[in-house]
Amino acid sequence: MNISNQIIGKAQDLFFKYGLKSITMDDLARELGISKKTLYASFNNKQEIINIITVKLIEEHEQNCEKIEREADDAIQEVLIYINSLKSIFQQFNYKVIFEMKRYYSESWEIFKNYKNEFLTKRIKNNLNRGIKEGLYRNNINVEIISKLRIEQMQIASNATLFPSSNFNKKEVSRELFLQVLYGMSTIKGHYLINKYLEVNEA
Amino acid sequence: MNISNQIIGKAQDLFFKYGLKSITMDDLARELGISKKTLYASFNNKQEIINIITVKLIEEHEQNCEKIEREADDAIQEVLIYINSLKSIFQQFNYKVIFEMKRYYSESWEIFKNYKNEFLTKRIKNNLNRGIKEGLYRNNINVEIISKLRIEQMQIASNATLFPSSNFNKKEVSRELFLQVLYGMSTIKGHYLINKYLEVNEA
DNA sequence: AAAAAACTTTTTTAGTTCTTATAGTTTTTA
DNA sequence: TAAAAACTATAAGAACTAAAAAAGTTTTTT
Repeated sequence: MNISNQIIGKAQDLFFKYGLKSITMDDLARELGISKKTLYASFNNKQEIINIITVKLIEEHEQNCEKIEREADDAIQEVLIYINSLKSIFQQFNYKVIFEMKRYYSESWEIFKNYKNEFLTKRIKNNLNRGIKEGLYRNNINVEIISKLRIEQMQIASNATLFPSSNFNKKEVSRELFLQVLYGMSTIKGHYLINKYLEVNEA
Repeated sequence: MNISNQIIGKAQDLFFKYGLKSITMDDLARELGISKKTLYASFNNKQEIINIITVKLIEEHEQNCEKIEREADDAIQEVLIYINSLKSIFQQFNYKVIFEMKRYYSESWEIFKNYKNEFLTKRIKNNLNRGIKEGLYRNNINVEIISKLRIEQMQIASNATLFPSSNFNKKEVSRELFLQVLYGMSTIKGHYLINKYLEVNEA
């Protein structure tokens, strides 16, 4: 593995664990056992490293979504598989990282925001329209509103004010919210299908 | 009508229309056609006025909720009636007012936050448990998580970044989100009932 | 050739002062 | 007697400064 990839990998680990600001370029070099000189031979600056990680995660997420879309039998299964694959960027991009990115690394934030607004929204709308066509989602839902809700919902689980990690398990909250939104979009036919997939038996 | 009530009424109008900071005590006196001396004869300070309005709205909202709870035949009808009565505090307490309250009038903010955390949460949990008991809400929902979602959902509609008033009608967004969450909590039996109340016909 | 260390520059933060707006009080006027 | 006007005190915000930290560069050492 080449040096650039090693740096990116280690940086990603550290940034997610401790935040973007807390990890200095000195820290990063020390952790890698290399000098700052070598670090700066590969990358022009810290912002560039953060940009690259952002793009890398987005691309991974994008490919993951496309794969799931292709393999799922229907819109509901698509969402259910996605929930289970949830080591997603939204899990990793926790509130602290998002906050610091917004404030100090606006280039990366723009990349991320752009992704959310364009690709992700497109992906979600795709799923909504697929579900409506399949008769699994209510045909009277307002796609513009519900797609925004779905994007928002993904981040609510990471909101530590609302769901402090002392009282809530993030993975569980995330799953609960996903299912709640999924049921909310569904027709009765869709509702039956979710129950079948989840092996839930309503009295 | 006595002078104090007149002042509170006018203040409420102006604060909701223009924000808490924008309306000065001079503005308020001028609008009322009274002097500041008279104004300060009734109230000690601006904070007090804002506190009183906050408490007043909360009490009105509280009574409204209790009335609906009593009159509704079931948990779902309770929510549907509530949606229709939605000239609620959450509609009026828009983001700007909330923001200013948090920042400049922390006393009122504490009152409001306290209300949200205690009374409103209790009310929502009541409805959740009622619905579960009636077999209308899924019995596998996590009440702690979903009650927080319901409180959050009420404010999302007022989020101008997410739903700019240029593109979205606040009342419509609010209604859409409420219904989405209601469907999401419901069992198939509940789902049928919502459709009956709303006269929706799923193909 | 690359790590380590030393260095310079830039950015961030914390603390200070200055200004302005307005809350709240007092005086004047009708 | 209460409105209008004039006044004072206060608190938020802007602008500035100093200190600290960290980014980024260069030099020294192994």
